[in-house]
Amino acid sequence: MTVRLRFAPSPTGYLHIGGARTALFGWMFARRFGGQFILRIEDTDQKREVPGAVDNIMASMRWLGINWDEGPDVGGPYGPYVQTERAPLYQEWAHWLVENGYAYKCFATPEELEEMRVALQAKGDMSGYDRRYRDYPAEKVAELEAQGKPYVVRFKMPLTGVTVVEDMIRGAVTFENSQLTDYVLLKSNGLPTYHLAHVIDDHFMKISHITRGDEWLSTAPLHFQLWQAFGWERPYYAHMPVILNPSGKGKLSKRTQSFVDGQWQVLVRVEEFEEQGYLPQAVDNFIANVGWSSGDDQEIFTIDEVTPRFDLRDVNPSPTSLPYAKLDWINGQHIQQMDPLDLAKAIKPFLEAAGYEVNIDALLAVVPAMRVRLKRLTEAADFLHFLFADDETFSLTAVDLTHKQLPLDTAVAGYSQVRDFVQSTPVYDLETISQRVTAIGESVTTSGKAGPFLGKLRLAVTGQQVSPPVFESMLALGRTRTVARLNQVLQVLESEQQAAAGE
RNA sequence: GCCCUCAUCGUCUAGGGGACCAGGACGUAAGCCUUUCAAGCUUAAAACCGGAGUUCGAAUCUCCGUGAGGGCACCA
Repeated sequence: MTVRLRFAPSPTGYLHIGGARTALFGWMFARRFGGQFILRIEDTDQKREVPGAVDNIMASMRWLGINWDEGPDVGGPYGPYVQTERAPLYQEWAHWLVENGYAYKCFATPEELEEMRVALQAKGDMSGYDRRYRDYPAEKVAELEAQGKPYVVRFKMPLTGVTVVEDMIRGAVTFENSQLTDYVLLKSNGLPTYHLAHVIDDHFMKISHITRGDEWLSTAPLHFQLWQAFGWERPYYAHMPVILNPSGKGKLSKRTQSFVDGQWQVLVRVEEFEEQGYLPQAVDNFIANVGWSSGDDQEIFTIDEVTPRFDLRDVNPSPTSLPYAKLDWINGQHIQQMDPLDLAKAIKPFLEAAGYEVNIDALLAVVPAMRVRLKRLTEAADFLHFLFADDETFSLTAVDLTHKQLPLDTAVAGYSQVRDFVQSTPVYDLETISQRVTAIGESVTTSGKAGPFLGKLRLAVTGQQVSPPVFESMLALGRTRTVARLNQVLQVLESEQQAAAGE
């Protein structure tokens, strides 16, 4: 069997991280079995449509590396891939259902429906519809139609018995038909509801597998009944478990943008992950590892490496939250594995956004040294602030620049020796810096170890607690600027010395 | 209210009747290493929701509770 799996978002704005996971799992499944992955736009609710949403969703999918074989932009043999462009098809089949006794026209007005809802609710019935037009006499239907009364088409749900929904993740799920209502298939504006549209499209697009959110499981019996009524071969359904808020309260899909939950900044749109400096391969890794695991204990992987092992049947049915606490670590791991040039290219836009003019070559000189400490691309601007900022004054105090193993007097000696060395050395390269500065450091601390001095030197030269390694930083800065910074620091310390002496 | 789903360390997970005094990862703590940050390495604390069954044996199967989540639109 050829796998043809579709992902069908609604153009209501952006790609949600949960939707991205549904898409990614579908994509992995299709690729694993050598099938096709199809993108279809479900825009039958025109009220909720947001301009530009389709492009935005496609951009996020592409960023994540989820490509499609057929879709609204690339076309394909079963198009169009946008539902509103297929309206006549749905109308035709809705009427086929009516003519064959599987559905009926319902003329209830919104006011009538509202009354019904209230009356039924009083009896504890939340279905909202009492089936009053289900067996309406044909003459009367014709009469109302002749008067031009608007109507919807509703499915004639079996009143008794049971519908068994086969789900790839959960297995068989049984529903009592008596619990189900006569859902609307075709709205009075002539457009179909999701229920009708997806069945017709999946059939005519020869879809074999569907990944969709768990919220569809409760209407799945309707969908199964529809397949049966049409007499078409039904695709396999996989209902993805819901993603919860990190606090475990409520589902994440209700959130439309990033928010703070406890100590975590929770990102929800794929574009937010990009803005916050996460790599697409890290985001893929992050979402692929919840609700599914690679089978061994491998935590860091690329999608390509793990796709051959992927199966929708292995997806864990329990709802979960995304482990945001792992995200920075995962991203850092992927950054470490990156080629320096690729990393420099990835960092560049973030530096530019911070207002630094950079060229790739200058970046390449420092990127390898800072790679291991970078968790998010956005941090690069902070790390490299010392290099690119025009403002070279850091507000460091004597306390910042000394250490219990590095008292004031020897600190002054140490910084000035380093300055003199930088100024006068004939060769200014990594090895020379490393040798000389380490030696100075050892001579200047009470323990005879360079460590404490070098830690403070980092601060003196870069103004930062965390930075690329000191020697690399000094090299990247160049002699003139390094000397200038050391002089600055010496000024602070010397005035501290005078103050102490004056007392 | 009704229907449906789910339930292992704080979090993400492995586990499909004996290989489990439950394994991995993040985070946390301690130590090592080091250009005292970061990274890396080592160690530690930390879980089978509760109760009944089935079975020689249950984290694993069944039932009941409890808890959490989803659904009950002319939205998807």
